[in-house]
Amino acid sequence: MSRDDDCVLILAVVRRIPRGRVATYGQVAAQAGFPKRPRLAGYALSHLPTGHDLPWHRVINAQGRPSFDPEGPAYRQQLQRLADEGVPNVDGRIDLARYRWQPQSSAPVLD
DNA sequence: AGGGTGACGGGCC
DNA sequence: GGGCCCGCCACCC
Repeated sequence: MSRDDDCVLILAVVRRIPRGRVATYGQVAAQAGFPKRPRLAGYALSHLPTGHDLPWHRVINAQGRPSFDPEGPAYRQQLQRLADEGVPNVDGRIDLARYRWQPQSSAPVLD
């Protein structure tokens, strides 16, 4: 019950992040059923097969930044992709309070 | 078997 | 705000 199985669950959550929104690693992991294990989300995303169609760029860290070397290309590419779909950043930081994905199914309101 | 390494995060100072 | 430390745990020597 590890590795591939867990990754599938993580990636399934990433796939649901809508355009124009972002989610943190911790958020994705928790939603996939792995609270307190943000690194699992990081692991899953770091081993994506080439040619995948997952919106990997919509996953950022809890500080609201891409978890890449700010000097490297991946960092800028992620920001670029987000900007292209309407998620702005100020100096590489995204306003999580405003753009965080809030799945409606996380806390069903019943009465 | 043991130590190091992450696309992390929270707590502290 | 920023930096450090530590918990976390799958993986890879």
